Amino acid sequence: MQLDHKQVWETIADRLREDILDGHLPAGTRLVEADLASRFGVSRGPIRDALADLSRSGLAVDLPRRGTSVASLREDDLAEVYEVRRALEEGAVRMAIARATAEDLAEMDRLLNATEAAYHAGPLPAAWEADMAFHRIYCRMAGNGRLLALFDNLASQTVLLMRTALTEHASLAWTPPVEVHRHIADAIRACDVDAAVRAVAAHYQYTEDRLAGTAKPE
Amino acid sequence: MQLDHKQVWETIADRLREDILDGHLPAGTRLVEADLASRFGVSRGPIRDALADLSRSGLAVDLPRRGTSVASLREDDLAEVYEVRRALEEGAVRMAIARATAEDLAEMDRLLNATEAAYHAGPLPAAWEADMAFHRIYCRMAGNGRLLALFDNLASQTVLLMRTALTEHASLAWTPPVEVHRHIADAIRACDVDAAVRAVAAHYQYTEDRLAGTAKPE
DNA sequence: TGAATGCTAACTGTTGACAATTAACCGTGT
DNA sequence: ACACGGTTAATTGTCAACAGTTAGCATTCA
Repeated sequence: MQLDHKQVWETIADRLREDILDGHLPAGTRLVEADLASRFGVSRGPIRDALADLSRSGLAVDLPRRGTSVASLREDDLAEVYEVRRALEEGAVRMAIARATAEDLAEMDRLLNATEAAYHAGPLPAAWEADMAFHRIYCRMAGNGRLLALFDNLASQTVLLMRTALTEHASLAWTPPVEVHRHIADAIRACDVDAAVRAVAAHYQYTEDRLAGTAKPE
Repeated sequence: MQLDHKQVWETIADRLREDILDGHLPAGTRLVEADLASRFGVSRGPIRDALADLSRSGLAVDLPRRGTSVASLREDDLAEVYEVRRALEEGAVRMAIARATAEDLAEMDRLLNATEAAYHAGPLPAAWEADMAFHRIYCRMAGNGRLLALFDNLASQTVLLMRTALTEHASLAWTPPVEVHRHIADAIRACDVDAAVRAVAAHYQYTEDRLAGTAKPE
């Protein structure tokens, strides 16, 4: 059965990814191959491929002989993800400054405004999406495909983590100060590498502090 | 057939990875599922899983309906890998300084000496292995599993790239100056974050220059 | 002679079935 | 009442076969 022209398992993986990030499949949900096979009207083969892809993306965990479930990540996972993202994005802004075009900068400004508007309007999950789009733009501007792919993986994990954490301790329902994003954008626009790196570091320093603050009174 | 206790596809993936990095399977070699299945005495299922893993690691490319082959990466791929490694390792040294134990530092010194000895003795592929082990130690010291996994991927790709590039233009058969590694180790030992970051940056700046220099007269 | 077209072989994508293992449940004994 | 052993159900790992597609080759026509 051809759901599309792309690979069947790819279509299924996209659907599942969407369901996970939407919160439709909560963390810990078991992903039973046979069930998914009948749900999507295909055999278990493509399902296995899709689940393997999700596991590699960090959105699912695959215990041998015990099946795969939606990843249920904890505070230390979130800390790990943020640490890697900080390192990656500090490099990304450096590269972005060297390679950005005028169209890139315009797109960045658009996404910056969209992010601020989304945080102002709520609800949170939608704001996160805009937030990620802003972070993504300068990773794309870096002109490095591998870096962008890694960012996308980490961004997915971030959204999943935030969502599951939000349902457990509502104290994570905070909105970052709008300045941090604007500082990054300003520095990139000014081609000031040091300031851009500092802005990214400050962003993650703030996030880390906030995370440490909410993790304690759990 | 149980080759080991771990998953069958995992064993096969390890074997193939080894063969690729050893140069036993040169870049561009087609990895035909049926052939590998008969070679390893298993069915095509586990082979598919192993090949998917290699593709995910960047050691193979998988064109839909056209099969998978050993990745044949070019200079721009090497540049991409180095850019991401620089970003990752700049973060890694920062984290490593904050978390290193005495045993870690001793191990780092041991690997530093081993690397210098290996470059002094040649041959190159063996030296690369020692080189990677040195870079790996401070990524491990960073205490971030995700970062370490990403480094391992990039390190594999680096070795594959160097090896294939070496067979094509022998001008890549250069050995980095020993100081760059020692500068990194010294800065980490001194808990000097700025110096460590600068040392990593200098290392990759040198590599990049050397790469640009050899790529031109191709 | 050159290009286009139809055939053929090889390979992957997908499927359904079988084997192996895990986890849960029930019963028994102490 | 609790711990332990055996049995069963559920689920994954593996396999062999079928179907569909791609690439290469020969053939044909201009």
